Amino acid sequence: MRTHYCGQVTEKLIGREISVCGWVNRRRDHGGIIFIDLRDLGGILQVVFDPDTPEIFQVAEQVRNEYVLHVKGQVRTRPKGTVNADVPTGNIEMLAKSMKVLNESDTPPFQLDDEDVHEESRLRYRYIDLRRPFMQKRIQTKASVIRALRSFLDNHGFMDIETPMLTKATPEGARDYLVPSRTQSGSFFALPQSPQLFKQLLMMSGFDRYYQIVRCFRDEDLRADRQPEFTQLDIETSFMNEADIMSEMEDMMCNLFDEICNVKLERPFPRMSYADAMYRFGSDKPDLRIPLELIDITELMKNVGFKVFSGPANDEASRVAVLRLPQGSSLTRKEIDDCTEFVSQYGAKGLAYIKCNDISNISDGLQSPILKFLSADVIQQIITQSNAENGDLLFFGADKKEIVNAALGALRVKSGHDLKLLKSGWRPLWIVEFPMFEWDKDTKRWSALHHPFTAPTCERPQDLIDNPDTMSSLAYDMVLNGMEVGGGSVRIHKPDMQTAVFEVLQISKRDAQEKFGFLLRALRYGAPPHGGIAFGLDRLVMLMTGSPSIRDVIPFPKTQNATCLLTEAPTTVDERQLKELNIKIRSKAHSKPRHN
RNA sequence: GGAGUGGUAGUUCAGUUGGCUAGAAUACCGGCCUGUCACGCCGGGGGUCGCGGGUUCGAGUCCCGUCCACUCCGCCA
Repeated sequence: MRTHYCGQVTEKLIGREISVCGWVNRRRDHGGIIFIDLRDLGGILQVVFDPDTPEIFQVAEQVRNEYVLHVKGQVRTRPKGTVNADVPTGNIEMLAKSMKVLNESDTPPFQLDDEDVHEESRLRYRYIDLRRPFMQKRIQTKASVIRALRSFLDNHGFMDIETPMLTKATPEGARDYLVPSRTQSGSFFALPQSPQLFKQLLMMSGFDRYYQIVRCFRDEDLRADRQPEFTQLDIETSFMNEADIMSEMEDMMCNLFDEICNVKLERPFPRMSYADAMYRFGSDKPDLRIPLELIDITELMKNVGFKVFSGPANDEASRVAVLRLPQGSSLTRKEIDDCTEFVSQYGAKGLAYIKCNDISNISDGLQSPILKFLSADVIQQIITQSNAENGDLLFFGADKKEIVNAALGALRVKSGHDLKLLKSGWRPLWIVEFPMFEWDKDTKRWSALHHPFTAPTCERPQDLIDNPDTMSSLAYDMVLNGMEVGGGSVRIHKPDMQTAVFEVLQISKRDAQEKFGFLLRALRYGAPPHGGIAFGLDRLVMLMTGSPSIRDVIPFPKTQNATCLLTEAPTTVDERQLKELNIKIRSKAHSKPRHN
């Protein structure tokens, strides 16, 4: 006899005396019998109380929603003739012999089987939200994912090594979460944005295969897939080139998906250059499940009289592209207007379109406000190049490349979903050949596309300094179903190259020494060639569980304002604490946080 | 910093061009019922319509401000 049961409720239990702890799902009293569904781990067990046993019955009668119970009794099948054949559930039940109410409960703030509860209630009462089976499952899956990843990496010679949480503020990258130092008055630690430099130092220390499942912090604005603190699977290796690393990581991902989702990912994952991805999909994280591509018609538009197209077509920094929506001509005027508004948030000034009713008849078979600006020959070319068929809709983007890519790239994803064109399944790929730098218009400087420790494809530091605009890096991103799940690179392992990168980034020698002196020094002591990658674990689990938001795979997440509704953090602190830290707060900022 | 959506019983929502004594479902409380499984039937309690101002004879509804949540842009090396 088991004294305590917390496993799956199955037929194997029939005839056994068991003891169960759990929450009551709902009271169902019916005359002298009281029915209770115990939401036990792994299943629902219906408990029946025998009215002939008055003392249990009395306790059972007091039971209300969400009481915590401890019940002992015998598992049995329901007596014959009482099971409604139309109802598939509940063919196992437990006859309670004794019952103890472990704790009473207030009426819960929302019903646990309600699917559409406002996020606000869910976050404020997170401990109750987490009781719900679908949330239990997501958290459980996360644990399984971590277990599988650890097991793979342990078996492949990787070592789990910790790195500090209190570390040095970095001048570039995301905003830091700062922690004041008490002993060094006026100085601050930063919480790590990633253990990047420490894992590189570990390579120099001779731990040639490192991993860590580690919390990272970035004080930037939130999104559905972005939290200020998140968990990263951080990996670094020595003596492996980018192909080796990508191959090993593919191996790990295949293993993971096989184990957790019972899915065999196709290997090798396709590789696509950054330039290619932007050109064909307008995005560096294309969702390959969507069978739509941007068609570039920049060349075709160079000599047309229509300035809206010919202008960008003759500008190096611009492009003209078409997005073809199969059977999209059924879109109403309003739906097209909605699309125009949609792309406007990416900076597109308009969204030209052609409805292809009958492509064999250029003069009458097409419908568009821009036809009058284009010659029949050009229109025919557009139809041909975009492979348009009758019933299709063509959307046009003509602007700076960033705008066309962002607008049509996003429209591609939106339309793919709206028109239900998504193919099911998992479509991983690698994006490679990233540019080393991008030009920051605001600061009028080069900035690192990946990070300043990424190795360029050139050998000589001078080549980097001479060609920052065309230099590409040894960086790679793993993209899965339109989401960047991981990114990494081969790192710089020579001090002169690292110094050259700082030079391009216009980080002065003094600043470089002050901020990264420890790295530059370490690189002088025989740093091995090394490289690695980091995966956003929460995002990965979000994908694997089909969760609509990263919050759903983080037990206690922050709101969009980066606060915690449950604990009401952050809060002000005692004057005494501030004094110890030698910190003065301006009175305006010191006001209490507001709550409704 | 910017754009959008939402905020009305515990919860999810409805509430017309301003006429409301603010409804429904569910939850909750009481009663009835010995096989329910979204049990059923009868009855009951429950609202500062996010908050503050304004317009109006009259505001859940219109206007201004503000707070909160969510989505997106910027940002996230």
